[in-house]
Amino acid sequence: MNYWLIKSEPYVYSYDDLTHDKKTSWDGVRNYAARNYMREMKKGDQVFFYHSNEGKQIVGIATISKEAYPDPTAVDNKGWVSVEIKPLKKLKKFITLVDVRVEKILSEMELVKNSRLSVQKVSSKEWIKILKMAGE
DNA sequence: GCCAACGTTGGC
DNA sequence: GCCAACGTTGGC
Repeated sequence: MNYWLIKSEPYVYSYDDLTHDKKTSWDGVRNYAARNYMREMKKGDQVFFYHSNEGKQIVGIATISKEAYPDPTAVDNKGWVSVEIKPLKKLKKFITLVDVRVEKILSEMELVKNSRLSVQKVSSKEWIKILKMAGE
């Protein structure tokens, strides 16, 4: 199983919105690195849900419920894809960007190194560490 | 194929 | 609201 992190601005689509909707199609991604990660996602993979701009923290975990399929919102043919995600659980304690920055093991995360990438890969070591920090 | 110009993201 | 970082576009 692989671990991932996706970012969303909470006033556009928050983790609570996902909880309310029960599932959502993660579409509209227009970045090749992000697209390639989305193509690698397998059903059952777990995903940290990060709120960018407002909050700047990991607030919950989602799971991949449908693997990559052509993004219905794409108007060109550059191979953009969507995945479907479902909420798994909200974290007991949210993990802020500052929390990630000060933790040595997490300092190599794309969240720190390439903050603009909206879909990121998380190593199992990083995943476990963040869960522990979140009291899970 | 290079690179300047431009647009977007996201932290501050 | 500002601006640095990054990705994309398009002229040459």
